[in-house]
Amino acid sequence: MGPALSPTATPEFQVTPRACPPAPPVDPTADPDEELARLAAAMGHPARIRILRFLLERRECFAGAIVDHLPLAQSTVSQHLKVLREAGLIRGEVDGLHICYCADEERIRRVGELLDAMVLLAAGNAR
Amino acid sequence: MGPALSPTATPEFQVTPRACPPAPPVDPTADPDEELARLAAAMGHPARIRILRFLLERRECFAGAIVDHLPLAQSTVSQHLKVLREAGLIRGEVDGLHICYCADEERIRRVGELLDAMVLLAAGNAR
DNA sequence: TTCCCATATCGTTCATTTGCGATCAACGAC
DNA sequence: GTCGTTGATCGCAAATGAACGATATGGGAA
Repeated sequence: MGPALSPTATPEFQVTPRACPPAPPVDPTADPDEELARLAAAMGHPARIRILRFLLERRECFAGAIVDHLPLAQSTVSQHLKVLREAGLIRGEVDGLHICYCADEERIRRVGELLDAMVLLAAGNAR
Repeated sequence: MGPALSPTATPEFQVTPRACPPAPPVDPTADPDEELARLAAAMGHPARIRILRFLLERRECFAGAIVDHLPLAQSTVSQHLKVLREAGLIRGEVDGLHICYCADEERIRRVGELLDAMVLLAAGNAR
């Protein structure tokens, strides 16, 4: 459970001070079953899906807007953001006073790819 | 948490005594966020992904083969099967002495559809 | 400096999940 | 009938997750 998010210390995501897209680290889980399960688990809560959708609609936004958008306490939302962040599904970046989050579309699409790979590979024999 | 699976009582899935494909009930969750979260949660465990992959590879097989294929106790596998069953991702059917399970490819593909809908709908504005 | 604002994190509580062994119910064989 | 086999369910313990309020941190404003 590393040191985690802190604007000036060793943030998990603030790899570059640019806009939101600082290339995801491409988690080296190696096992596609593990990777898919991890991603699915991160998406396995309605609040987190709502956060993802919200972030996909607005291309980006700061955390406060997400909190306002959900019927949950700020600390709870923050934890959901952490789960999504650790799965690489969203990225955040310190933008002055607040933190700008955005969805990592590539990572989200990766879920679909892993799914397709599983289904198609298997259905190859009988479909 | 209803009465659940029992070959002669009120099984959850044995809707027809036919082969594996007895049309899924299409859960009426209505809210796509809830539905996606439910499906994702059901897939959010490596053992369950492995079960899905296993069932997709062999088009069908009875539960014992799944147990043999995983490093888990029979009761544990049975529970994972229950989770997958309740999410509609697999279906089982009593076949003489054992139960024949098979993956519901349509339902699995539904996950990808829900994902795509979320991403594409949102990316519509800026991609 | 002091104060406020925006977020993360801590600590706690409660619910859920995971895993297991043991048991139960149904079936086929005998 | 009794067995053996198959697979679900129960009961439990441990681990994890969800939600919250309270607190900490760090930057901007006054």
